[in-house]
Amino acid sequence: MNNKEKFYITTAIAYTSKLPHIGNIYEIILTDAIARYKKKKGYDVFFLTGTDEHGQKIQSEAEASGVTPQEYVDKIAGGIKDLWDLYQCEYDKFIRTTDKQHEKVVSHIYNKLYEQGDIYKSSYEGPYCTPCESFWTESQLVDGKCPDCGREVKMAKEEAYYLRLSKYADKLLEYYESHPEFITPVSRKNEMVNNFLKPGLQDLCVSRSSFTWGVPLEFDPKHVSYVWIDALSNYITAIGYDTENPDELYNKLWPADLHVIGKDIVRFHTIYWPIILMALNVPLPKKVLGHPWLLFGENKMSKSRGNVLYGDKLAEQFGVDAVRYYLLSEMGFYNDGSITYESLIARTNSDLANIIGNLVSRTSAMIKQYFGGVVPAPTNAVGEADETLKNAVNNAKEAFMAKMDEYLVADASEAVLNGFKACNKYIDETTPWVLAKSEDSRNRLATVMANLVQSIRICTAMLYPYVPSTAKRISEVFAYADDAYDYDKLGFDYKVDGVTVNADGAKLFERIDEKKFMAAIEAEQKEKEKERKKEEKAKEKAEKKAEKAKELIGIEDFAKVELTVGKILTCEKVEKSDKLLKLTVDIGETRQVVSGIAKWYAPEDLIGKKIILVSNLRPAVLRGVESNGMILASGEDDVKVVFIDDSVPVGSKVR
RNA sequence: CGCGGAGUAGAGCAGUCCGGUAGCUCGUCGGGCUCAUAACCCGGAGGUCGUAGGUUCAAAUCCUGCCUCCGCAACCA
Repeated sequence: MNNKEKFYITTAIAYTSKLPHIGNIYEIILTDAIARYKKKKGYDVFFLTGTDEHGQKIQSEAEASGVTPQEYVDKIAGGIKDLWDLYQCEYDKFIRTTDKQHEKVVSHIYNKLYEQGDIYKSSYEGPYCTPCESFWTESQLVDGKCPDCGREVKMAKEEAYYLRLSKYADKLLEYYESHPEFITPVSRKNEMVNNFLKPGLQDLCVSRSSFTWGVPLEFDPKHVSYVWIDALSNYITAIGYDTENPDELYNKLWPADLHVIGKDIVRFHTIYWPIILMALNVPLPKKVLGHPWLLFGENKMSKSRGNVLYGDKLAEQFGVDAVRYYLLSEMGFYNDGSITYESLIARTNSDLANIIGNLVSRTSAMIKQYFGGVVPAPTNAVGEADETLKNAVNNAKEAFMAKMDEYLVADASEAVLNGFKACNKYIDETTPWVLAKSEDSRNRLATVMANLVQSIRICTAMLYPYVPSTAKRISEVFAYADDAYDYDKLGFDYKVDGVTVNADGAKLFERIDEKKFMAAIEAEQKEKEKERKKEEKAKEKAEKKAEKAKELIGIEDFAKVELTVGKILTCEKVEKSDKLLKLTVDIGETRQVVSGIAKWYAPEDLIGKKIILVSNLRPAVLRGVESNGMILASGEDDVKVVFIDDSVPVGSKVR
């Protein structure tokens, strides 16, 4: 029976170190909308999502909260699933990388690649914190120290396995050439080629022995899988791939039709993933869609900025459909989009409440008033406006489909809205309330109502991928049949008459009072701010206490520091840096010093001033410029140099 | 010259690949209507397309220089 064309679509799997914010949810909603569109179009869709649950970070988070890694990821994965469900994402499978089946196949994949010689043993070198037993990358370090415990790190080596990427680089480039649709948008492909393929691929580290929360490698059990082979292969393990004798489901679904991912991991999906598949002799996915990010206002969402929006809270404030609709219609395809309360309210009010909600409400009310609630059949009393309406709806349909087929979900929403607007215009042009006054125009009135119910059905079918539960409520209002939203039934000959409308259920969206809402948010934020400050103060106190207890030093320690008064002779910006100034200071001898204060001081503010210099500091090279000393300054976010009175002679020691 | 992205009405965006009347949403101003959720419909105002050059009959679009903003990278001795 099932000869429908398959469509296999995936999201990136979410990392279970903490709960995702609204930006992460966007990806799932986007994927869900595409999946629903394809289903209505008649595809046999399989939608995969899930969680990435291995890794050192999870191991240490779990230890910190005193639970086993498994308990930890169970909890987070449960929370993620709840969120996806809350946002009505209709996935077919939720894979977790801790699933036994997945782990087994990952292990087989490692074996195969190892046996083929695509994985080889070497060593990994990087900054290492001994007490934490953790490697970090340079960029993770905080002030050059361990981000976890704040202690010194040192360069260390550990044995690790690497995946040979270079071997496949040419083949990959060829694939890009012959499949120009593989990476979308294309600008991302250029990035990949210019940044990674052209300069030459570095082999990828695929194992670690410094932590244990991963899939152990059979051929070397000290090692566990490291990130990408484990995470990426979920797309095939979830549907029954194995290195020998894969499942029927896999044979049917693979290669995937679309991987939906964030632009930050395009590299992994368009370079590493294809290479892993090539090495396994498995066909490559058809398309990778790298979507942009959702910003909050101007900024990237991040906890430290305190501007993170969470999905459950937003759903509570606005409703799931309003948030879904907003994200799907507001986010562009190429550039990062931003979410603000103001624009969310504006869009909900104007599109959902005013244009769509009000249309459903006025139409159902008229049918109740003029036809006792039963949808009339169209009659032969037609008018010019009918054609205009039908054309507009058909145009909307075509535009919608064309955009959706290219996954331009936001652009497609504009077409949908145009359909609904045409309905409102039709009411205005046909003036049903005038027709209702005379028995002579009753046939005309029937046609108008029938056309409206029909057009609303067609437009709602297009709206369905965005807001499935609203579409369902509209189908309850007009008592549409189950197949009313199928995309092969979007013509005006479909039967909608004879049923009884539920005009009382027609209030779909409540308008939101922006002023009231913003006032409430502000009050809430003030409250939060207060709490945060309280916490901070408490923390500071505790820290100070701890410091005092621990860090009292003797006079002999202080004596080690040599402080000398100096006069700044010259000062200029260090090229290609934001923060550095290069100064020469006279402390009896002339010293060149580099200082990270360019943000707060212009060179001319400093020349001729007297300052205190730590003069016996070990020299360092910053941004290629040698620095012999450190200028005393106070403050973290607002730095003030400690200037000293001009009467103090150059070269004086400070104690 | 570290890599990349962006600059188009008051705000948010499309158009740029492939030159040919500058478009959409919100807001704003004026009008219409009363079936409907102070909603709906029509019309107007508002743009040197960051900037300076170049190519062309013709440039938001192609080429070159410059300016500004934003990520990443680097970086507070």
